[in-house]
Amino acid sequence: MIQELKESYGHLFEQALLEEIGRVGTFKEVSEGFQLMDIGQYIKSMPLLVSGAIKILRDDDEGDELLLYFLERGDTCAMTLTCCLGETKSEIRAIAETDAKLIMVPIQKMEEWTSKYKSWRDFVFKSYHGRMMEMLDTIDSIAFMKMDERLIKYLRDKAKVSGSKTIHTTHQDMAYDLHTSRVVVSRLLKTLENQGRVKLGRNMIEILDID
Amino acid sequence: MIQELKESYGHLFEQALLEEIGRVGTFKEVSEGFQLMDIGQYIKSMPLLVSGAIKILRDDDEGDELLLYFLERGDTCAMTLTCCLGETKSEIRAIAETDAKLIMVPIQKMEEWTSKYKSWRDFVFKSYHGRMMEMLDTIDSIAFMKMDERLIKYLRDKAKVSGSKTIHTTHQDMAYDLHTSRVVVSRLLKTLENQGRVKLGRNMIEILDID
DNA sequence: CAAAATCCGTAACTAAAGTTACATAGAGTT
DNA sequence: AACTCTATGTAACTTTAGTTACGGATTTTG
Repeated sequence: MIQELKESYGHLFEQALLEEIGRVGTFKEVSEGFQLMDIGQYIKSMPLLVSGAIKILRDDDEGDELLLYFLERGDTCAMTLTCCLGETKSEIRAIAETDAKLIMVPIQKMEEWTSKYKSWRDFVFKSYHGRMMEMLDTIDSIAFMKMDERLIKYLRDKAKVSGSKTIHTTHQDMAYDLHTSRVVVSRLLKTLENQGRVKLGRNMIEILDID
Repeated sequence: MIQELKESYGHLFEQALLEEIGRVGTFKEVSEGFQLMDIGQYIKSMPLLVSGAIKILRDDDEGDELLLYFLERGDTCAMTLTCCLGETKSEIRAIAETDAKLIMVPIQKMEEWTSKYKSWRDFVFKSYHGRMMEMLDTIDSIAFMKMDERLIKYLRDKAKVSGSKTIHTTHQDMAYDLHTSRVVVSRLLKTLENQGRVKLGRNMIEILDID
């Protein structure tokens, strides 16, 4: 764990903090599709993402869902951060987008480290800021962009976090993330294929040119 | 200023911090419609809202805009908070929704107070959390609700921050906030009027029953 | 292998929202 | 009053997206 910790967070945290994290943190390895957090669930520890990607979803009461953003190496879940103030329930759902490695830190340490380590404070603020920016980006997408553009952005993001031009997923799952219907996704993808911008297969989309 | 400060923030901040704010803060009074912040502008001070309401808007490059949320007494602008880490430009626009009173605190103090006062840290975290929740709420609205419901929510929010059941504005301005067209707003408002839920007049909407 | 399940393609239709166009109504000005 | 703004009402039309329905292809399972 110390090894992974240093690789992803060595440049961010001071030595003493790294050692503390090493002492109180627990290492966690999850496979693609694993649900790390559900809406309404209480948060007891804070995840520091070491490798892989996590997708953060918003659900409403009627089973509708929407992808908010992806977390990558060096990121943490901003929702968790607010738990040091009162016991708050999660407002989001988190699913491993790829196989992922995390270090889980008990939230009791949050308050302590915030006053003790400047690097921790900076990290927390930077995380908040980062997540705010991603939320704004999400708002831009759903407010200002049409579904075809949103789909392209989604493909780009997904390719980025997986580190591959070939995406393995179904049209239905993409429809869930984009909060639209499977038929609409198929329709738009087919248009992209006809334009020579993607190549479609079963459970597979190969990105050719979507810039 | 000390008076207003104590009324709005007395229960939040410890005495020493209140005194510091009193020393370095400047009092600012703005009228309805005043633009406090524009996109791309650098942020030099952090506003603590004492009275009135501020509306926070997101704009895209093509002149489209969207209301994100309102700030009320005791709130601060979360975007400003991130300025202590690197000189970041504003991502949002802020307009006084009503006449408002604010205390402006130079951002240099941010870092200092964050390590010095626990109450300040808590306030900052709570602000971030609050704004995150409002962003989620905004996302819920635009992703999951139809325009008629969004309009009703908008009327409710607007009535709440102004403290009046009668809203003074034009259909066009509402259309800007909701990122739709004037015609659509007029159409939906007329439907609400026919249902006896609002009463319409020139530059005026009286809320009768929108729960 | 046969059956069942999953995934994708596509047409036809519906619903919601955006657009264009024009009429009318009130408020303020000269 | 005549004129000019600005705000609103409404019809007609277009676009985008959501829905229903069904057929065919591929994979999985018994």
